[in-house]
Amino acid sequence: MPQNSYIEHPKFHVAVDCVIFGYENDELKLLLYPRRFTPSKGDWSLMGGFVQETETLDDSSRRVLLQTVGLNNIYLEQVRGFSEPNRDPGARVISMAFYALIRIDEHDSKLASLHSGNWWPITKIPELVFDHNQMVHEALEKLQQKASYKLIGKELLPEQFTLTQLHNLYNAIFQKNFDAGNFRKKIASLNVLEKLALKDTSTSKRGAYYYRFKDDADTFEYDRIVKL
Amino acid sequence: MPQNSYIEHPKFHVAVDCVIFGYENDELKLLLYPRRFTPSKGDWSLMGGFVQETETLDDSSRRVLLQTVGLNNIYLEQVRGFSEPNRDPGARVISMAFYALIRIDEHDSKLASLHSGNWWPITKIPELVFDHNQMVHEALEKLQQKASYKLIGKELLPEQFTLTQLHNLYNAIFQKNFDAGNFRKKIASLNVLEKLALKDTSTSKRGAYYYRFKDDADTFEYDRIVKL
DNA sequence: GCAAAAGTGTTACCGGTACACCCATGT
DNA sequence: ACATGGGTGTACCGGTAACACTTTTGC
Repeated sequence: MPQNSYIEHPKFHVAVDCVIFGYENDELKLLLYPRRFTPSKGDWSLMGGFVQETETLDDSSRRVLLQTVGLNNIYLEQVRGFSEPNRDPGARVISMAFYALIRIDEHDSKLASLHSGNWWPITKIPELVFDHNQMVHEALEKLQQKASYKLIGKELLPEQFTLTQLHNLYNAIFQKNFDAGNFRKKIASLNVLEKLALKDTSTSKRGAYYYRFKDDADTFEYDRIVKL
Repeated sequence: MPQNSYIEHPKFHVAVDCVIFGYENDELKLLLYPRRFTPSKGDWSLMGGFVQETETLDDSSRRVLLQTVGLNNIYLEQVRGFSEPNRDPGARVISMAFYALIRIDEHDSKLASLHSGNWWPITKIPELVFDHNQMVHEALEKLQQKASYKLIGKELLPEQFTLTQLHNLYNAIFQKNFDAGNFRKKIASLNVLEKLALKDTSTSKRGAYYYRFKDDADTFEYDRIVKL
């Protein structure tokens, strides 16, 4: 807030950078793009964009996501503001890092490949432009934090999914191997999933029941799902 | 991150606003100031300032704190970026909210009162300017989050303190009443405090042992101190 | 029948909670 | 002696970690 009148203070380019998480083949993945402009043109980077006059930071992030993966109503969370004066050698840009959770199968892959977007397993993220590796690191920490006291998956898994899929998702997020039996008991105790009559027979002969998140799942308060 | 060259994108005033926490008389308090400029001149607000060309957001926050409470090396944490286009009716300002933890007895109270600063109990925060009440709300949530899995107090309590003081601090932060016996056992199990030979006899006849944080206290990984 | 994934049960242990109780000392 | 805050002990309960076990079905 102002120390004195507004006029005499410097102004900055403000940007958003999006750490876009998806889940596919039992792996947590990130959508990355080759940077389209100098400096560092061609190097891998997060998708981002400059904030416009009429936008909030969230708006800006949503616009960027709509333009790059063709989705609306995306789950978004601020990670942190990055503001080293020389973080972007091209110009002084203050950037807010966000993370987004999307369903890979729902995104517009044509749009993504149009910008040469590529999904990278979280375990094999390449060297990124500027401070983007740091952004990814902190985004993952935030995601783990979130997933440890709130059941996530609604935004990453398909509408219907098996408990094994959910279990694998948690394993992927934490790079651990939670005990399958204990995990499913914990989930059951939360009372936020609805068991469906359908079975998924694609991965096992016996078949696994599909579940879905109850409609009021986001209103639930949990204690702790897994230890960090 | 650029979508295309930097030049054609708008620039913004960027500010920081500081939620300054202190602890005094068994109460968690906030340092607030009457706003010095229109709009809303005279109304209570957080202390803040505009980011300068050579500063990071953290730098800026530290400068503001040095100027207002005369302290260096303050514990700081980003809360969130606030960016509603009309949040400040005077001009478009994107602001990063921070929270800071300081020892009330160490701050430069003359400097603070020079700007008419006043310490307000967290339970009695007045109506604040713009979105500052929201900032305070989210800062307190972050502080609670932090305090629930990390032992805080080092930045808020004097160098030496009794377990009762620490207990009261936690009660103040969470507005709860943790069981005294269980609380002190939990603290002991963390193994981050050092018991001193000295006793504080100011509040009880028997006297209470002073403790201090071990030098390597910040390197410890904890599980959970208290439930949220 | 066997392999493989899904799902259930059993048990031992650890940690939190509630609460009773003892301690030290100034008045 | 007693009130007051400081500090310890204990008994119960519930969660959870580890792991054995059963079920179902395709091959």
